[in-house]
Amino acid sequence: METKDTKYCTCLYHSANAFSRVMTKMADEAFAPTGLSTSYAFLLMTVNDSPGIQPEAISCQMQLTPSTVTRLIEKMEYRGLLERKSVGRATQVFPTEKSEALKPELKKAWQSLYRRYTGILGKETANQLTDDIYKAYSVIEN
Amino acid sequence: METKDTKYCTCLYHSANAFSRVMTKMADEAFAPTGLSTSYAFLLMTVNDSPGIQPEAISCQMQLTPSTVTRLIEKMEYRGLLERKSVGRATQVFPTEKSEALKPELKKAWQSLYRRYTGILGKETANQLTDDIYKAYSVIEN
DNA sequence: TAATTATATTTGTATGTACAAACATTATTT
DNA sequence: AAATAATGTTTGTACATACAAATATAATTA
Repeated sequence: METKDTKYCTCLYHSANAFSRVMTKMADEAFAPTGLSTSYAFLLMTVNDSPGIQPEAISCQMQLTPSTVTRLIEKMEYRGLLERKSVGRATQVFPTEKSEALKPELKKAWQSLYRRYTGILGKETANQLTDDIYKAYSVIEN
Repeated sequence: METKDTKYCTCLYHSANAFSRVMTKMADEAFAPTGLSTSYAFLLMTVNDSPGIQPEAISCQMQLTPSTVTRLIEKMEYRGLLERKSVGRATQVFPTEKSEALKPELKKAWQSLYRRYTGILGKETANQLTDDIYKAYSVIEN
């Protein structure tokens, strides 16, 4: 059964949220084989890519607030996938071996996510949309 | 200070989520004068528009799961803005006078939200983006 | 050098959302 | 009519995220 258009479909807030929920679901499915939900997967990829990176920088890259990043890191530390080292007021975050071992799987999952939505929307459309959305995000954020 | 592009900005999942967060923030600001956060404001508008509407239908219009809708209604009932009437296995949701009195303010807030984002993005761009996003949502959802 | 301000991080608490299971009622089949 | 399936709603529980306040350290100014 098709979803019918709602009267809210002309509201950017509404479209944006509905879309983000559906994308999150798709992403979580794509990352499921890694045993991680999407946010954690991205966190791990971020840290794997720059071992020793600080929460502040993670927060920028992932566009999440510092407190959220702390919370994400905590959980990964608990699961033995990340480690924190305190250096003065700063904190450095490192991948564990366990998490390094996950690297290829994470990459595959991310690719499968990409394939999945480009498969549905078309590569052209999907990339254009990604770009448009990100541009709008940047304009509003600044 | 400008937000720098992140390496994740080419990922639709990431763009969609970052954008939805920033739109939610904007919307919450726009609806703040009503004393409600955006979801509750939309719930109220939905019920004000069709008194006696059932959670199932609300769930369709708002594109939220039934359980989420129940949770939202509960809170509004608690705050004296909605009432539930059980009719067999169904439930009918009604606005209270208090919530009817809010109607004009809700409308104004919604308009101010629209003005705000079209003011930033341009009317043309904003409407186009809304449409594109909603289309993508529909295609994926079905 | 002491006092103040700035920066990085974490904690307390709250919110919006969802899934899966439970419950209740109505509809359909046998 | 009894058994089964379908539908609508609510509950238990969990998750991602954020804000504001607290903490800790570093940098700047007096």
